[in-house]
Amino acid sequence: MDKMPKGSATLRDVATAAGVHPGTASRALNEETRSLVRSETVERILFAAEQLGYKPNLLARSFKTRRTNSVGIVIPDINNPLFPPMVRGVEDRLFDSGFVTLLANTEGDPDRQRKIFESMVDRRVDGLVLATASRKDDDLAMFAAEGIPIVLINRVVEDATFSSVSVDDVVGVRMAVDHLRNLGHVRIGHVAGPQSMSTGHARYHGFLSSMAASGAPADPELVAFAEQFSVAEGERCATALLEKKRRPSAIVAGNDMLALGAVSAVEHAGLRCPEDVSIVGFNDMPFVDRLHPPLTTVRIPHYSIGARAADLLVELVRDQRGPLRVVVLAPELVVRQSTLRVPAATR
Amino acid sequence: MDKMPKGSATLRDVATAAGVHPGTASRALNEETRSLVRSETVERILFAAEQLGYKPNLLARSFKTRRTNSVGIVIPDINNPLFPPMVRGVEDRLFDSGFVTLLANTEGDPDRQRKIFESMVDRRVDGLVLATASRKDDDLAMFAAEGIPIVLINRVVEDATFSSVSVDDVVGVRMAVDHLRNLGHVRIGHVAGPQSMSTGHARYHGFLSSMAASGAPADPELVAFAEQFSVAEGERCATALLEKKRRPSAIVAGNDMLALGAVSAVEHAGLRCPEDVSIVGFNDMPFVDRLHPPLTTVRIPHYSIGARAADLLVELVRDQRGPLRVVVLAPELVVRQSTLRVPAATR
DNA sequence: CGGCGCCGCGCAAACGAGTGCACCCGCGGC
DNA sequence: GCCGCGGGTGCACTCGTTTGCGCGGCGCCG
Repeated sequence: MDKMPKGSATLRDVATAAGVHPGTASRALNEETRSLVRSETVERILFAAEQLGYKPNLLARSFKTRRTNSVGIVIPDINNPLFPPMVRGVEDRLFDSGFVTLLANTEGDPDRQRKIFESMVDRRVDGLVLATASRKDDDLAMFAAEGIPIVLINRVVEDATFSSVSVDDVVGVRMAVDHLRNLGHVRIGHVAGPQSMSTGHARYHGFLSSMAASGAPADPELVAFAEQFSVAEGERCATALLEKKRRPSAIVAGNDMLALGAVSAVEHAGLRCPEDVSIVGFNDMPFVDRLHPPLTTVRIPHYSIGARAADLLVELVRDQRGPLRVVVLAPELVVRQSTLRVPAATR
Repeated sequence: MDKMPKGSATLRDVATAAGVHPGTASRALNEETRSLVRSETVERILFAAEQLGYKPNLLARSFKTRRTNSVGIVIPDINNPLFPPMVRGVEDRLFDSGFVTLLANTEGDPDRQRKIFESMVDRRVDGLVLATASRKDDDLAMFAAEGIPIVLINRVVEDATFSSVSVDDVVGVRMAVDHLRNLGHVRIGHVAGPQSMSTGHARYHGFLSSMAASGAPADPELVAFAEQFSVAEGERCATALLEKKRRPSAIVAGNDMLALGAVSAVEHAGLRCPEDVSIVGFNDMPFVDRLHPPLTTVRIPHYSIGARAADLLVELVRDQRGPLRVVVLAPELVVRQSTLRVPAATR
């Protein structure tokens, strides 16, 4: 009875099989328009569809409806352990909502980012999750112009003109410096992340204000600026700090990558972490608890960030023109073994 | 002069602007058919296209040509540090070839995997890169049936019925056991990965044969089988091994995750790695060099695996019915600090 | 000088689904 | 008994691009 479906059954096929017009079949198969068709015929059509193993051609549908049920997620580099959990969060949620996820890495290259953006809009993604925003990002205007829903994660833009989900960077670093203060540290250094990104910027200023608020203000000598969030840059900056005449007894790093570079730096300087210098990171990337030494750091809810972002995004694509929403999640200090009370002798 | 493009200029628009028929414009714009139209008119059309900022509607094109220039990459879990570099490899190459990458995580759940597969074929991806194959995987038949090009990475299926790129698991473990032998170890245990996967299977048998070939065959007491490649399972299996009356002085783990679990196990047993028991992993995941202790492991070229897979795949989608190709890359032992010569006393 | 071939291009038919509009029929109200 | 109304379907067009086909014109060769 079954006839061999070449390719697969088309809407017209089920229509003729059910003895109705393709238009009617379309309505019957589509949830929202199903009420327009007599329930009896609906059943006949559904049966025929089932029988023929009808699968709607998503390309044709997307072409007609201009909705692809796909969203892009663009990040700097999936190799950065910070991102996999976030990606996972958005992918999980999005898939459950019937969306498919296009992944792209910018590698921090503006040209490549632009090409990625173009590729995404050309493919008519329904929305985007971006983890690559600069504090001022002109390319984002492209999407605004196209009317494509966006939600930023982790980093945000300066003028809150897009929905976003991130964590409170300044309370995060405050927790870090307070922790260090409580351990008796006074000369606290900072290897700051790139100031072109909101994370690097906010954490730097958070460091400054926390220091000022907790006794002795920061020594300008003791902050170095990394060009990027990499361990190489972290090492470079940290060695610079350690070479000062009066080196810091503790360093708060702009993120975990920089922190890793910092511990390398103290080792290469013939010192030990944490005995000689304490280090605290930011992000609590996977596996930093197993590093040597296990890293004290401020934890951010990676997965939740992704998941919340996905939720916001589906909301945005469903009822277009939704309000712009910015959610800020709370960080949490997790103390491990890279920080130590400063010995009474050296105090 | 410019007229405001609502949405964007269509092919018809540039055709009328250039005073030609849409069909002609199509040919002129398309690289391969361009030779069919007089170069003079080509130029006119190109100019008009440029002028109007014409961007072809990829949805319409895909709908017509049945090619989406998209490929799916499905992996167990992007959180496993093994995969980001591979994903990166395929994404890089694919993007350069004009493809976009759909990412999906199966989480090892067959139901979810099936849904992902369906989603992918429904979206008419041009090809797939799969890192989730079981040794016998029936779901893969779905793609074979649909005629969708596939290349397997890392894991392969038993009957080499798909193109794949992987590493030589048995020479990998042989390097591991030879290394251990050279350090004087004789009681060498193995926490084996899941036997349903080619990696777990091949490494286990590689362990057996290498042991036999290098002196004393493996003691069946000293191998435990993990249900999955996780640190929890690694810890469970390793503690089981350590509880034997005559515990092993070294353990080769099915992969780095299991190895991490194993070092936890020796620590929880009140022993030390590597002083009391040496451990060697497999994969050389990112950051295992910074772990405590830095892990001796056999390195596989993650990025290259992804990149080669991508190359194979574009080759497959370009000239359909290409030959099935299986490439096997060479592993490499990297010795760090989780392995140590067994002290003469205990030898 | 006539016919054949080829080049360049227009024409129109797809691809598969969604959707405004019109039509038909049955029923209820006046 | 007639008119109106509305639920249920059919009809045809649309989305934007690709592509087979055919036609007109020009050049070349016989």
